Amino acid sequence: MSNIRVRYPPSPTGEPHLGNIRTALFNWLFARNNKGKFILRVEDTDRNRLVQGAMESQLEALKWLGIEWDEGPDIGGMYNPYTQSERLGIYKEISDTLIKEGYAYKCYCSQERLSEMRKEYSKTQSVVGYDRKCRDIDLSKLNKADENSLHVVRFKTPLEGKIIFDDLIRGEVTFENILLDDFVILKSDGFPTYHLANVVDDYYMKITHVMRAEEWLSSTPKHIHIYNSLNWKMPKFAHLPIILAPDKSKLSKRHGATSILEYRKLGYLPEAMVNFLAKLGWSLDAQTEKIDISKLINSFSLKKVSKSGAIFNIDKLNWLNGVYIRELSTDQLAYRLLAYWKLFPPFQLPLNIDSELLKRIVPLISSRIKTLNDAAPLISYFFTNKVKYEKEQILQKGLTFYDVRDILEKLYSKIISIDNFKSDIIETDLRNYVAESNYKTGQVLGILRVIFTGLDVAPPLFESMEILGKNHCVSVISSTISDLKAN
RNA sequence: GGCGCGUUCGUCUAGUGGCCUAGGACACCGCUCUCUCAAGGCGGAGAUCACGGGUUCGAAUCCCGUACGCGCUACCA
Repeated sequence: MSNIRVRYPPSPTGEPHLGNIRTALFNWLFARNNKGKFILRVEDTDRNRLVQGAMESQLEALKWLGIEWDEGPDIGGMYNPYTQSERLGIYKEISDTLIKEGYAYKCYCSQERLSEMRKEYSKTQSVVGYDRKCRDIDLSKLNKADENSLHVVRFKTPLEGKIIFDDLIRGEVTFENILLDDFVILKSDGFPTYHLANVVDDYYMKITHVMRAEEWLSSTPKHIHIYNSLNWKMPKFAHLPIILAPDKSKLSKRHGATSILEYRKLGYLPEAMVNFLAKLGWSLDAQTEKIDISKLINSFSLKKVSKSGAIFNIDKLNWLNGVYIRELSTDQLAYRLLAYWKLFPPFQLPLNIDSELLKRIVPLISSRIKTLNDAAPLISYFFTNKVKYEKEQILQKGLTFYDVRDILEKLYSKIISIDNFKSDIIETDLRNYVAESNYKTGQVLGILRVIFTGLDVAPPLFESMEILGKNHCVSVISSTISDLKAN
């Protein structure tokens, strides 16, 4: 057991975004690879954006993927509590210390003044930060009431010098202090901002590596200033590349599904999802595409994380998911489908599917589906007595309705005489018929495909017939003949 | 606008000075298999390594500049 400790701090402000979950995955893989700890922390300091049930979704997403945490809000740990809104006292205390030591100050400027100031600045200046009006207020000249009137606490950023730090992925990064704002660390409602809270918690929770999305790179010097002013040892930083939409902008709702839970609903396998996400911004070597979780854990390394953003390629996900589906055994796939349908019942199928019947069907579709969601429309014909299709669908190329009737009538007696209704026997008999007739294989089998399945593109015919059973096949043929006669 | 980060086939990537006339995968195209569709097998097309300068006997790989993209610039995270 090493003392490496990393964390994933979701905000309960919405659905678990693909990018965030990828960050969680990398942290988790890093922890497991190093025999360290993976900590879950709730960053609920923005009271305006809280969403009911959001945290449950976040936890569910991690559980679905098999990313389990060692310490967290629900299971506790050595550094309780793991929810920031329950740690307000700690932030207040640190904030007070910072003020007392001269590293921070109370700011009484109104929101209105701030936005007015920004508007003016943006016209004339390149730096659009706070103008530091309250930075040098002499608190001893204020009476107690005035001192405690509505205010925020701002960090007193040094006016000169620079911050240089070593990012584990990007190398040395430099920021000039003068370009940094006197940022807010404690809001007027008493809640900390991310900048304060994440530093304080990471310190107290003994986090050794902060791995987060690239968008945090620019605020890292702020965090470093807080560490320095408190004389705290800093964690190491690693800023991960961002997941992009096909148009290279940040992946958002208008590009389709962004919540990982939507992908569960779309029928993706968790292990395929993990594999895919891991390969988005990280690679093992020149040729490995499919990597299972244990291999992922054993081989994960920050050195192999790429620097540039990666576009989310749904085609590749579909392919990978297909690979994982094909590698499942019949029993496993049947079980997965049943579990999936229980969660998201498909309209094409009855509520209670017989698992033994399903196990006979699964081999016919496993190589034909990319997602679990693809299965239902492909096999609904096994669960209905009368299949629906357009009359023209049975008209195979080069045939008239008269031909179709002729074929079906001959097939009727052929099929009714098959005693052992097994696919290979059915196949032999039907092929014999085709060979004796003037029709083509595709024409004859095409007709049967449509009347049995209602589909132009369907699972294999002979195997389907065997499962449907002789009685069913015979009755469908005879009723089709009647229909043809009636018209 | 300022600051920061990035830039290898359409996409994900391999690549850390000579093995690169740049490898793999998805997607695409062709052939094969074949009862449809997949899956599988075989093959193809596709990147002058963003651009321009250096350094070097030699650069996708090192340095500088430019362009473009993205991020940050909130009492959001």
